[in-house]
Amino acid sequence: MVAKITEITALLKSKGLNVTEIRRQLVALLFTPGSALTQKEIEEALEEELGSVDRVTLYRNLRVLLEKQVIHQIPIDAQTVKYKLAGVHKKVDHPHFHCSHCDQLLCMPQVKIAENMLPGGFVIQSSQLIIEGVCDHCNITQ
Amino acid sequence: MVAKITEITALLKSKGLNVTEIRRQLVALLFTPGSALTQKEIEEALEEELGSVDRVTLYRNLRVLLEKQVIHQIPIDAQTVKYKLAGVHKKVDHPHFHCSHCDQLLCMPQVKIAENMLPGGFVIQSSQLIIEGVCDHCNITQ
DNA sequence: CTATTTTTGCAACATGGTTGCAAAAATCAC
DNA sequence: GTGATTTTTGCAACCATGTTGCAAAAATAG
Ligand SMILES: [Mn+2]
Ligand SMILES: [Mn+2]
Ligand SMILES: [Zn+2]
Ligand SMILES: [Zn+2]
Repeated sequence: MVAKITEITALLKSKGLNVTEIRRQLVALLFTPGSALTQKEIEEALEEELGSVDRVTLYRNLRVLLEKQVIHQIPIDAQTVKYKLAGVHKKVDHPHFHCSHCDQLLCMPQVKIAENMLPGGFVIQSSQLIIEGVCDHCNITQ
Repeated sequence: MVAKITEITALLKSKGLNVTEIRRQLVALLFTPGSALTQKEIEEALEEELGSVDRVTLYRNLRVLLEKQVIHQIPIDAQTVKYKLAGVHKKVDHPHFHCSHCDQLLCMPQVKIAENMLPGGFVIQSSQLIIEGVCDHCNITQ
């Protein structure tokens, strides 16, 4: 975990963001591949690290990290939005796989939708695909 | 619009739901193919029809209609959920096309995702795909 | 029409989004 | 480093929406 501090600081600075404790911790939380958290989960995790977190400060930091595209927002279902560190993907929007067993959220840029099945006259601008299922790791262990 | 009353009443009764004014109006609102509304849009539309709508009553009716699967909920993006009359689709979850020009939301059960591109070991349970773009009608008229 | 069941409307409380503002922290210029 | 400047934080406050309980009103069954 210690080694990541440099990486996180570099990431923040590369986006022109000042480095503050909450930003460091927030990004650190999401740094693990597959990690994606709801705002409440973030809040609870930060409480443990920092004692207490002001929800407005968290809210504003989530927004600034979204703007700078350090993180992205993924609507898992109608009542759940998860935040995830934005990887270096070619396309802004790409499919995600959500494991219903371990709650990991993985980027699946390789999964394509069959756009050719769209009726004539329809033009696609972007798309958003969430695949719900069981990940490879959970399939083995469980 | 008049002809629909019988249809709507029948739909509600077929689900074992009593027919009340707000339910009739609510379903009527969503009856047009392609129509999908946010809770606020529903509230505003019902205000016009009924003068005023109690938000708790609307909330509870949305829930009961969801439970009975008369309507379904579609997360368009991280901050928008739309309600749409549940059509008679084979699969519970199927892709939807959202027109960014006219705001119509169309069911696209024929669009498939290339599940074979999932890495080995991953098992799919369900999926949720929103395609954002311009619909055939808007492409011609615009 | 009357009795029973369901639904509505309203008060009340919870949670999350959002803004303004002054204090605190971070960064910049010497 | 010190002090000035800019950014960020913490807090109060307000609003929208989710959620429940409860009595009045409406719908349904007989
Ligand atoms: Mn991703
Ligand atoms: Mn549909
Ligand atoms: Zn898993
Ligand atoms: Zn359109």
